[in-house]
Amino acid sequence: MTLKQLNYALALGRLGSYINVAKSMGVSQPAVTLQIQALEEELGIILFDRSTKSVEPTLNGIAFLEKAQALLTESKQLEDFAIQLSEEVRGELCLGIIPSLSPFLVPLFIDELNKKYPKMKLKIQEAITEDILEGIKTGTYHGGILSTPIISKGNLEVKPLFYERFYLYVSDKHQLYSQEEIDISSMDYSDVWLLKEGNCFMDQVTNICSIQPNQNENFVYESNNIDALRRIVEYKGGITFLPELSTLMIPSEQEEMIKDIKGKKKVREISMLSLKTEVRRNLINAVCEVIKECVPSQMLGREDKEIVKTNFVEK
Amino acid sequence: MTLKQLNYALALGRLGSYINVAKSMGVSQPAVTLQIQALEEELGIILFDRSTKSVEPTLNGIAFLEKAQALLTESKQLEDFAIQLSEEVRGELCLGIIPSLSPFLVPLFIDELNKKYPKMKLKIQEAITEDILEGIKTGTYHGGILSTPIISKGNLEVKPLFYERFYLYVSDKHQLYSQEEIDISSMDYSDVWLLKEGNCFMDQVTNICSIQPNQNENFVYESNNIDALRRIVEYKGGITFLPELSTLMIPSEQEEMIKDIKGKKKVREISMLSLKTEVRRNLINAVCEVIKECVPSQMLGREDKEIVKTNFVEK
DNA sequence: GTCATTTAATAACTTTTTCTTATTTAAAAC
DNA sequence: GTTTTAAATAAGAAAAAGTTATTAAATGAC
Repeated sequence: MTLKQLNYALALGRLGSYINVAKSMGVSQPAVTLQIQALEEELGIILFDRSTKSVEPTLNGIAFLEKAQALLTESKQLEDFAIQLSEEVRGELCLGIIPSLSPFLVPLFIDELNKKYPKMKLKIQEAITEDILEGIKTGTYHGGILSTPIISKGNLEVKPLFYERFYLYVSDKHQLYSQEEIDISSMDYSDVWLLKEGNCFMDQVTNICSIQPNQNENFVYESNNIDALRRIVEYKGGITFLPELSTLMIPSEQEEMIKDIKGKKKVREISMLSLKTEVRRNLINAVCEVIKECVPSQMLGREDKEIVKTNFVEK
Repeated sequence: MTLKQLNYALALGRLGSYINVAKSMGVSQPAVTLQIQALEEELGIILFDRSTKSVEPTLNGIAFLEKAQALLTESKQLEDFAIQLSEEVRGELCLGIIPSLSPFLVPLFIDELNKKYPKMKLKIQEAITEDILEGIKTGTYHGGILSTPIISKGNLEVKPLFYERFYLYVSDKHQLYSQEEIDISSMDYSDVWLLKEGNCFMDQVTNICSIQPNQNENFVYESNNIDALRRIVEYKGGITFLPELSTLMIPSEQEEMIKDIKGKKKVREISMLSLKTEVRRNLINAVCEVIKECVPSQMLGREDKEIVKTNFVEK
């Protein structure tokens, strides 16, 4: 019995066909067939029923695979543990990042991170706050980058990374375009383009001004993509809210369209979340450190800033 | 990382030298060296310190090996589990048997067992009651064959196998040789050869007659070997107690020396013990069944027999 | 029912891995 | 310093795992 054989058998139980297992493992189909045959031969039990087209685990197979899964999970944990012992910044790290941040933050630090820690394999997935928290708890993600503070029951470690201002992006055809700073209370909300509901950036925007989403517009565009809203403002006119990082990548021709919000600087707090028990602490710390290096330094401090609340409460 | 590598590494941690690991695994010394090198290479940590002659695990090595041991134990349990699922009488079974029984019982059934269940690998170890019970609880033995009833706190399954009479073996030079049945109370205890103290057969003998061991003899021979006592009786004279099974193998020339004890047939109860949770139940049942087949049929019933108590109480 | 399609099993062969023997190196014992 | 013992290394042999090509069997369309 080898770990490789168990791995193939588990995959066959999940995927239900030899050919798919072969594809997912990057080997040929007979390789899988032979290994599973060898395993059944050695164990003396039939794990899979091939009488029909779809390969199904037998009753014995189901019972065996359940325990085999536990063994394989433990073997993965042992490898992780060895990486911890080596005290190197090495191994795989899966992070979830909110969509209003990810397209601007990731390009900013990914190259530097890779240069500094070439042995770290970072997997980034865009997801909304709720799914990130769920993922952290189920082990899908080792950590998440999102807007805080949030109310959560979990045993979570929260590390603030930076504070990101809110800006307005105003069409040059709009009446407010001439002003340097815009008083939100004076705004006509029907001109404002917003992100899809449930997006935390959107939630915070409604906290800044008392907008009712999709109130009385005749054209609704539901998206989590801030760049798309910017293009709509450019081509169709109107106003949208932008997070600070997104403004860094705006070409100088459009720079005039970015407007401050009148009053104390409104910011959202961006933090790294992970389980307190997470063993990949060194990897997470490395990512935090590189992000802080790559983000404009004025975003690091929280002086003269008003942190906008999130509406997030874990169900 | 493979289970084989972990196995080699664990053995190296235990045995402290590559050459001993190689011997115990039945491979050459470079095979072990290469596998351990590959493991360290893959994990990225040094597991063993070779600076000195004796190979010692590093601090990382100790931490890693501890978890690796758990993994390997689980993998063994998974293989056991597969054997259970197969419902075949197959796999390894370790039994402890008391020394007053083992040399007469084992030859009786071992051949039949092997014929009937060729896939069973039986490991038998001679040990005293106390060590057998300890071994069953620590997992060294999957079961034990010993004299019951015993008082034990453990969660033990007790299966009576047969009832074995006590006989006397009397030298032809002894005054009692002429009698067919011997009244124990009339015996001179200074003529009696006994087994080592702590042996359960011996304990039961002292329950039958009120002998005080090593009372006033001028020659003491401490042994757990009943055959040795028999030879002493033959060459030097005197009397010894014999369990029934040992009398089956006595040649006809000495048959006359075997004497019944006067009164109701005194027997010891021989049982198979195992943890109630033991997964190798089918193997244990197979052994019980074969033993019952191989033992003379008159030993199976308990009618007209007086079961002699053991003194055993678990500490 | 026949035929086309899909997938698993088998066969023959290749590559990779693991192990072996022989030898070198290094540490401990004398 | 010499001998002894054990680990590391090198090179080749054996075993294991993988490959392609082909066959067999099952499903679905007609």
